[in-house]
Amino acid sequence: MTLPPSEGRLPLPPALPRENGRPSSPCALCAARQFSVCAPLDQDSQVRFFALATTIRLEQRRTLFQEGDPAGHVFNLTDGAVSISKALADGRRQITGFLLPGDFLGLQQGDSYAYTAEALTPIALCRFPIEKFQRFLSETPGMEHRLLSMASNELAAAQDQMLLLGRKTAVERVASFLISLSDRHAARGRPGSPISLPMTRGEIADYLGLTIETVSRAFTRLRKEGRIVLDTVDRVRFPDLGTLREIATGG
Amino acid sequence: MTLPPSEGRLPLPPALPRENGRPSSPCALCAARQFSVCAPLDQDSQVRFFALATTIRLEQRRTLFQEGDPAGHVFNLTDGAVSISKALADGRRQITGFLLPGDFLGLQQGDSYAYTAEALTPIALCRFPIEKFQRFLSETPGMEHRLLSMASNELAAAQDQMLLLGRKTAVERVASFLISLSDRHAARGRPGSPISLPMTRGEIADYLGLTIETVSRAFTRLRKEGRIVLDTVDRVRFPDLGTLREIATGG
DNA sequence: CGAGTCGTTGACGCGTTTCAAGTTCGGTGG
DNA sequence: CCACCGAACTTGAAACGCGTCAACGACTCG
Repeated sequence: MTLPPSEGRLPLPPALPRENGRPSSPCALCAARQFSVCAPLDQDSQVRFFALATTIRLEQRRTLFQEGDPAGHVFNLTDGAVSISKALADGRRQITGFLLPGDFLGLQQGDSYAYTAEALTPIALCRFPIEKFQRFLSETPGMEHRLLSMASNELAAAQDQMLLLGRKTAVERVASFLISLSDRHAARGRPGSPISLPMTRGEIADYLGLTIETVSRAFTRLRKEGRIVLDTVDRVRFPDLGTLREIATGG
Repeated sequence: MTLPPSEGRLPLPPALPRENGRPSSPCALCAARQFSVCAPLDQDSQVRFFALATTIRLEQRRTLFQEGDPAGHVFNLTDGAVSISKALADGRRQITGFLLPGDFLGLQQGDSYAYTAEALTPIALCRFPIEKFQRFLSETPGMEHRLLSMASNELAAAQDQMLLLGRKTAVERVASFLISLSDRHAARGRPGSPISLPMTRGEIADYLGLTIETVSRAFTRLRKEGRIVLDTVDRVRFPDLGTLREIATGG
C-alpha cells in the first residue's frame, strides 16, 4: 500500500528529508528532543527501539482503531494528521485531539482503546506491539520519564481544552483553535502563518463542541473583522497573531 | 494549626484508622494499590519516601497554590476535598477536577503551576519538595511507571470530561457528575449511595461548564423525576443508579 | 453533465444564561 | 432563646447565543 500523492487536505512539509528508509518525521519518543526533558536515548537504544516498529500507512478517512477495540499496539505518527475522539450512544461525538507528525498515541491503562483514532489525511505511522513496547520501557532507563513528561503536557493541554469547552464563546473557541495550530507549527520550526487545515469544518466543530454552521460563521466573522485571511478554505493566514491571541483568551 | 471537627461540608469517612502518626488516608503513590498497575513499593522505599513528606493542613476556601505560582512542591491529599481550576482574564473559571483523599497533585512540566488548587473543605496533605521528589523518582524503580499509569488514567478522565463539556446537555452533565462521584466512592470501598457533596452548586457549575441556576434546575428536575433524593442540599441518594447512568450517557 | 461532498448563509427555535425575587439554613449577638 | 444576617440555593421571566432546518454555491469525481 503506497501513499497517494497526498493532495487530500494536508500538504504539510512538502517533503521532509528521508534518511535511509526511516520515516520522514522523527519519532517523538526517540528524536524529538525539543519536547522532552530527559536525555535522549543513546545510539544503541535507538537501534533496539526502531527494531520493534513496523511502518504502516493508512488512507484518508480510515479508522486506525476504535473505542473499545482490544489494544494491541502503540503508534507514532510520522506523516499526516489523525483525530482522537469519543462518542455517545446516539452519535454525538467529541474530538479530544488532533495529532500531527511526531505525536504518539495508543498508550493507556486497560486492555482496550479508550477512544477512536481516524486518519484525517493519508497517514504513515510507526507501529509497536504493546508487549514489546512495554518490555522496552521497563528495560530502558529514561523512557518512562520521557513518556511521563509527554503525558503531563497532554494533561495540561486537556485542561486548556476543558476551559475552552466549558467557558469560551464560539469565536473565542475558533480563535483558540487556530492559535494553537499555529503554535504547534511554530514549535516544530515551521512558519506559524499561513497554515493548512487538514480537517474539515465538521471535524473542527466536533473538536470545539460546536456545529458546522457555527464554526463557519465564526470563520466568516474573524475574516470580516480582518483577524484571519482564508487563502483557500483550508489555508489560513494571520495578519495579526497578537490580536487573535487576545480574542482567544477573552482578554 | 489543627483541623476543626470537619463539619464544613465533607463528613467523609468519619474516621479512617490512624496508624502511628501517619496521615489517615493511604498515600496514592505508595499504598493505594488498587489504582496501580505496578508492584507496590517495598517497605524500605516506603520509609524513604515518607521521610520526604511534611504533613500540612489548610482551612476551607484557602488557596493551596495559584496558576502561575512557582512550583515548589507536589502534594498528596489525605483528607478533605480540593478543586483544580483555570481561569480567563475576565474571571470566567473552569474547574478541571475535584480531588478526594488519596489523590495526587502538583506534578507538571515547567517551573510554575499550570492551574489553581483550592481547599473545598478543611484539608490535610502530604507535601513533598519537588527536587527531593524528583530525585526519589529517579532512584526508585517503578515510581515513574506508577506515575505514568496515574497520568494515563487522568488523561482518560479528561477526555470523558471533554465529551461532557462539548456534547452533553445540562441534565446529562449533572447526572454524569453524580455518577462519577458515586463511582469514586465505591472504588474506595465506601458506599456509592448516599454520597455527600463537598462542593457548592457554584463549584459544580464551574466544573460542568454551566451556571449555578442551571445546575440547580437540573438537580430539581432529577429529583422530581425520582432519579435522585436530596436528603439535604449536600447529601444525595440514588434510588436507581442504572437509570441515572443511562441519563448520564445519553443512552 | 449529473451526483455527491463540503462550506456558507439565512430564518427560526430552543436550551441555557441573565436578571431578579424569594426561600432555607447555619451562625451570631442581643 | 430568638431575632437577625448573610451565604447558598431555588424559582420565575425575559434575553440571547447557538443549534436546527433549509437553500444554495463551489468544487470534485465519475
